[in-house]
Amino acid sequence: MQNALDSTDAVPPARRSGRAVSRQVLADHVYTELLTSLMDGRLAPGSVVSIDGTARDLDVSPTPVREALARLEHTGMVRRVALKGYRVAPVFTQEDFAELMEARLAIEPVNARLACERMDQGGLAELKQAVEDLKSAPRGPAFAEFKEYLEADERFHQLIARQTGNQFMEAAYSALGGQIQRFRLFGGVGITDAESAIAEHQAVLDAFSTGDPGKAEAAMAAHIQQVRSRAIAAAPES
Amino acid sequence: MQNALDSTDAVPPARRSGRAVSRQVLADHVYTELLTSLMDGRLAPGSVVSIDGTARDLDVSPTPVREALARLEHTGMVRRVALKGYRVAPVFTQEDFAELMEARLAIEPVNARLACERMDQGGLAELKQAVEDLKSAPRGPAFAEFKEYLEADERFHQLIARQTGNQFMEAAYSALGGQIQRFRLFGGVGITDAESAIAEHQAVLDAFSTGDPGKAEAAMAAHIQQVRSRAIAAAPES
DNA sequence: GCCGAGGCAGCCCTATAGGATTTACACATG
DNA sequence: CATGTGTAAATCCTATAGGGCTGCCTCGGC
Repeated sequence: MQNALDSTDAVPPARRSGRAVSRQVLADHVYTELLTSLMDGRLAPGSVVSIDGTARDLDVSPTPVREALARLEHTGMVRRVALKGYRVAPVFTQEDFAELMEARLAIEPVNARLACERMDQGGLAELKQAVEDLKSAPRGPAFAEFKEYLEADERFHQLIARQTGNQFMEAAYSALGGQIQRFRLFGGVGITDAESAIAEHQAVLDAFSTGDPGKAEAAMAAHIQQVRSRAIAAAPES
Repeated sequence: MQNALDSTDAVPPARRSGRAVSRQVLADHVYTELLTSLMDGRLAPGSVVSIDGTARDLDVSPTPVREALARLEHTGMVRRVALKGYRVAPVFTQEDFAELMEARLAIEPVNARLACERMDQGGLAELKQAVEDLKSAPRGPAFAEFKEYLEADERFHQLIARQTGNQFMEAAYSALGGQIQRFRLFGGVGITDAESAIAEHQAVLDAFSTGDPGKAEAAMAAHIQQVRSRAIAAAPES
């Protein structure tokens, strides 16, 4: 059931008549379309992603869809079974969550330290903006009401990864980032912890402002550990 | 120039007559074929990987090749320019090397600690075997003579990543592993440091044998730092 | 001898067709 | 009523065709 993809009037001008205005290939468009659908929650975990089906929904041929799904598989967002097709990765178990947090604890504090060492004024301003967006974002119960909140949260961590100036650390975080976002959506706990989370992000930002890499590393580690504690405390079932 | 792919009598039986014996799809076969070609050095950095060309060489249609390359792109082994095609990622610069080592120092010692905590007897035996293979592998000047050496080296680190029991840490290392292997091949320094490297691997193994996670972590960190030092010392040009 | 235009081959990209396989459902039988 | 079987639809997988673009080579003109 992923018919919600806006297939009816997104790209139709041109393309039929030979040349699309977009300089990017169709597979890229399909990729981002599928990615946002995954992040939005329109594609629930465990549901199948039919190649022909999405091709029809997006009004393209199966070939670009196949290429986009091949890339998505490598991110862990979808799983493929040979001759059976693709399906969205299953829901997070408690073990998965524990492993994810362990990995975040290994990577993100290091990112914070490196980023703090090399951060420039522009980067700091972007980080500050992300925290401001986090504070001002609406936090209602419906998805549309906390979408911006999640987006700002993700952007904050992603900015730090980018500011490391290390392409491999950034890639390592990106591989996790999608899973983190997926957990934020389907982890069970909503955003009941906004107050604490905002305070922790502010603390990380303050640590960056001091320019002390050690403080930044410690603040990030504390943040992640507290996220873990809260999620475990609010665990819906065993 | 990747005609060295053994296209002439690798898969030809069956397939033309409907059903291949291999239960895996053609794209998987193309993927592993390209991967080994990249690791072997048959595909030099910077060279183009034509979709139609490899399709002809492997005697398949371009569609599976396209799917395999899409996956490969996400590993950083090949780069894609829209409407221009794929080419093998360029050679390592000194900056790339520094970043790679920084990332390894962030990830692999943690892997060693986690693996040491959870390692069982079977895992330890596999690790021991890898070190033995490293010692007994031939170390001649030609590629075929130190292929096994590189393979054992890579296997050692990969085993530790797997023994963490953490799918995300394993994925994070895998993303790096390919680049590490690529560097071993094209980094400029051959395997002139085999004596020291073997001793360090043995030290890591000994640390694992004691069962002390802290020692394992320290031994791994020391190993990577020394690899970095040796590579910098033997840097061919600025 | 030098330079620019035209043609040609190769490539990427997407669409479409067809074979093979799995799955679901209806139906008959013990 | 339960179970096995056969058919049909859906799906995946691969191959082939054609459009559009880029780069190179050749050839004619200056």
